[in-house]
Amino acid sequence: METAAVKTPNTAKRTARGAPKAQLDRNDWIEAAIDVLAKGGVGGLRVEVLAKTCGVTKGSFYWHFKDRQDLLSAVLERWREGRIRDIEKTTAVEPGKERDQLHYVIEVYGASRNRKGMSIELAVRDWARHDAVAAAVVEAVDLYRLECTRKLFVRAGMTEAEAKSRSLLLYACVFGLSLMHYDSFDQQLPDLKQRIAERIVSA
Amino acid sequence: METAAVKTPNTAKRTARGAPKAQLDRNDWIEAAIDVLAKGGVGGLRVEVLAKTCGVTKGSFYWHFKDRQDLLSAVLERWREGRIRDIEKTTAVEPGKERDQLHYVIEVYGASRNRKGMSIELAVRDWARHDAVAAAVVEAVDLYRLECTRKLFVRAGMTEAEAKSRSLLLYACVFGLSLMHYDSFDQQLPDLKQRIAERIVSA
DNA sequence: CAATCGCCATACTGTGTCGTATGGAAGATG
DNA sequence: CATCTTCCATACGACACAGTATGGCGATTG
Repeated sequence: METAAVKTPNTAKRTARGAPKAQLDRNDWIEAAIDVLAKGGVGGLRVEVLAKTCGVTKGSFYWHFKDRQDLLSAVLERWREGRIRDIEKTTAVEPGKERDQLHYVIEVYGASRNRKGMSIELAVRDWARHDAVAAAVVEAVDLYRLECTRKLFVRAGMTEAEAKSRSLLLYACVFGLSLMHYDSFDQQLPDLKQRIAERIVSA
Repeated sequence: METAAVKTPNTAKRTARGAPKAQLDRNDWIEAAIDVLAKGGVGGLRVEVLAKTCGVTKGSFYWHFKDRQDLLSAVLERWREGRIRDIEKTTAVEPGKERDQLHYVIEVYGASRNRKGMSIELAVRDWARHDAVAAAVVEAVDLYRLECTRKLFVRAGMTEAEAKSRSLLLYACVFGLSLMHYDSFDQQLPDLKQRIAERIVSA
C-alpha cells in the first residue's frame, strides 16, 4: 500500500482509479468543490451538498476546513495557480512559431474543447462580480495571460501597442464566445471561427 | 387571478418622479427585480429581499405573482423585449454610415458606459448556464443581434461569410471585455479599445 | 351606510443550510 | 493491551427563505 502524499503516515490511501479513497484530505475536498463549482456556480457550492457528493457528511468537512469561506479561498487559490501554470505551458514556443501557437491558444479555449475548464472559468468570473477576493484573483490571472500572449504577438513582429490590443482582443473574444448562444447562427461555424482566429492573429 | 390589464380603475397611480407610489403593480415588481438581478444575480433575487427593497412585505408579492418562478419568467421576457427593441434602434442607420454605426454599437456596449445594462446582461447569461428557459431567451437575443449587425457588415460591403464572422467577433469581444479585469494592463486603454474596434469593423 | 374589492401585513409551516458539540471507529503509539 | 490521534457521523440550534392562510385597511360601489 502506497501513500500518495509524503507528510502523514496515513495508511489506507488508494489513489487507484475507481476505488474511492477511504479517507479524504483537504486536496480531495478542493477538487470536488471545483467540480461542483463548474456545474452550479458559487451559489451551488454548499457544504452539505459537497459532502454528499464526496459520500461523507459535513462532519468531515469541518475537520478539514474552518468554515465555508476557508474552502472558497482555497478553491480560488487553486484555480489561480492552475491557470498560471497552464498559460505558461501553453505560450511557451520556439521562435518562428508564435502565430501557430496563438492559433493553438484560441483553439484550446474553444467552448467545444475544454468544456469543464470553461465552466469553471465562467463560474469564477461571475463569482468575481460580487466578491472582491475573487475579483483580485481574476485580475491577476487576466493580467498574466494578457502579458503572455502579448509577448507572442511582439515576437511575431507587432508593435507594442498593437500586440497589447491583439492580446486583449484574443481573450475577450474567447471568453465572449463561451458566453454566447450562437449554434444556429450559421451552418459552417468552424469556418466562421477560423475567420475570427485569422482576424485576431494575422497581420 | 388574471393578468393586470387596463380594465381596473386603479385610482392612486402617481408615476410622478420622486414620489414613491402608494401602490405597486406587476410592472413595478419586475423593474425592481431587474435592479436586484443586476446587483446580485439570479441567486440574489429572493422574494423577501425584493419585497424589502420595495418597502413592503412578501404578502404584496404573492398577490401579484403566483410564485418566484412567475417573477423570473416575467423578468426574462421583459429583458428579451427590451434587448430586441434596443438593437433594432441601435442598428437602424442611413446608407453609407454603416461602419460608423458599428463603431457606435461597440461603444454603447462598453463596460464604462451602460454599466447597469451590462450587469444585467452578465447576470442573465450566467442564469442561462443553469436554466433552459433563460438559455433560450439568450439564444434568441443573440441570434437577433448577430443578424442585425451582420446586415450592417453586408451593407458595408463585406461578403456574407465575412459579415457573419465579424458580427460574431463584435459581440464576443464586447461581452468578453465586460467579463475581464484588465484596468491595469495598459495606461492608454482608450487607444487599445480603439485599435480593437478598428480590427473588428475595418476591412 | 354597508358591502365589496384591491392591496398589503402578519403569522405560520416546512425546508435547506451553516456552524458547533460530541461521540465513535480505526489505526498509530507507548 | 491501553491510550492517543485522526477522521468522520450524529444531533442540535440558529437563521434565511418559499409559500400559505388569514386578517385588516382604505377606496370604490350600490
